[in-house]
Amino acid sequence: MGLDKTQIVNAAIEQIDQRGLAAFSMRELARTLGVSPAVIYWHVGGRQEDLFAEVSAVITAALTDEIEPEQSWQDRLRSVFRRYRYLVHQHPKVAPLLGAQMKSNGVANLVWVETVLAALAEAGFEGESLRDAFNVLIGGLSGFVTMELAPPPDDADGWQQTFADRVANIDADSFPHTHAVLPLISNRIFVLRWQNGADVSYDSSFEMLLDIIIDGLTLRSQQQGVSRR
Amino acid sequence: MGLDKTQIVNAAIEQIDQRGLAAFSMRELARTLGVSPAVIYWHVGGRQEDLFAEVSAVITAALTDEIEPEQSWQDRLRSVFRRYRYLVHQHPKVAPLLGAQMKSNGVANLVWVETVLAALAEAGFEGESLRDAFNVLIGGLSGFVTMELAPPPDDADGWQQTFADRVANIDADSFPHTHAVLPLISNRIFVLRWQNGADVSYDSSFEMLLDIIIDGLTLRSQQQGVSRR
DNA sequence: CTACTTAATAGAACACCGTTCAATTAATCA
DNA sequence: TGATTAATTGAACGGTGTTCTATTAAGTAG
Repeated sequence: MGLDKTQIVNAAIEQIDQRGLAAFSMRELARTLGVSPAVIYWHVGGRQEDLFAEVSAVITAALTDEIEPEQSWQDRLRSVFRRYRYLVHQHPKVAPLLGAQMKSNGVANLVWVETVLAALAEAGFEGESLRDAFNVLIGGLSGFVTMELAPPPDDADGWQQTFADRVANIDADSFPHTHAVLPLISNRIFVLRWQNGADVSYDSSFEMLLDIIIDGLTLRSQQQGVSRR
Repeated sequence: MGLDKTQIVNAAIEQIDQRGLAAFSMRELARTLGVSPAVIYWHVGGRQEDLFAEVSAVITAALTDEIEPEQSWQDRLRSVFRRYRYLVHQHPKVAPLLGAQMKSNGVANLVWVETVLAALAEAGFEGESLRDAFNVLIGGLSGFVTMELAPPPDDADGWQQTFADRVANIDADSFPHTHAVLPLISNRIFVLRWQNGADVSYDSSFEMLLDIIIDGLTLRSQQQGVSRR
């Protein structure tokens, strides 16, 4: 009876979702579970890192659901990364954890890795070019997907003013060799990043990057003239 | 007399370079400086985050040196991101800090942002397409560049064995619907990621991603048929 | 049902951490 | 010189991750 690992991991996810990763603590988790901190260590391993790994695994578990094998390799890759983006979107505060997971040697979801590798192998990549293609997808897309998007500041106008001040003071500051006065930033084009809210622009940019990378891989797989078998 | 901000920030960089970001602490930094912790707060601001921002700013300060305006916008983008990758490469342990910086609303180096925006504007992007192109570069490349590359494990054979075990046990574990037995991973193709050491494969993959993204942007800027002025 | 073994939990303790604050020394300027 | 400001100290507050020993609950064999 009593607590089990699943409950602990779910509680951790809920806590991170609500209060953010920075505010997470083992002791606080134990507190909300009404239990001694030692219980968490007993169930989940001797390191906070172990708990985080479980969290990553749970969230990325559904990554390869709904992948249909009869799709082209391009569409399968599209599906799997869109789904990735969707899952992260449901737990945005956990995103940095998934990013860290991805960048380290430990990959939570081996089936997902296999799915990506299989698509690339079908495209004709092999050996070092397979490694590069894999790294391009992981590095480019996962990096983007696991970004914790900062929402537009509450006081958008005030922030914009602060930003404008920073730009105005930049010459005197430390960049004497700047040609002009940063005209593009000054014209507030940069603020477009938050136009219509972060999510809209994020989705649109994500689709653009997805297209660019998959197009690029398609081109390169054909240039190699590799067996499609 | 005494300490100044520059010394503190440099000491912080040195400490992170040597012991890693996880091991960094304000108190330890004060200890190696032979000084009370409060001194750091007095010089650098009330938050650890402020110190990290300074660190990011110092490391990315040289980002736009050696950019020659007569280059094509593509080559300028190539230069600026290769330089970014080079700077991060010199302080790999600081990389997560730069990544976090990039993903938040605060961007350390405004001149760098302006340089990227200027190149994209010259390419013909404007309005929302400029925003997307900017996000594609930032999200795709910076995400890749600021990855803290995990080096090959010390005991590569042992790690490989552990990995193979994980793969072998995966069906019984939790993925009953897996078609085969993860043949690609099993064939150790995945381990290619570390073949010849992380750096070599990393550079090669980085160049591939850089080419793919800049080619993709070139294509899209032409398709729009925008004014080149 | 009882003895024994194993699974879970509690609580205190250790060694840190970031940050603040009043008091104090060092430097500067009138 | 004296007064003001710049730097620095040391102690303190309220946390943190993790470990350890002791204790209770659950399950199992006789």
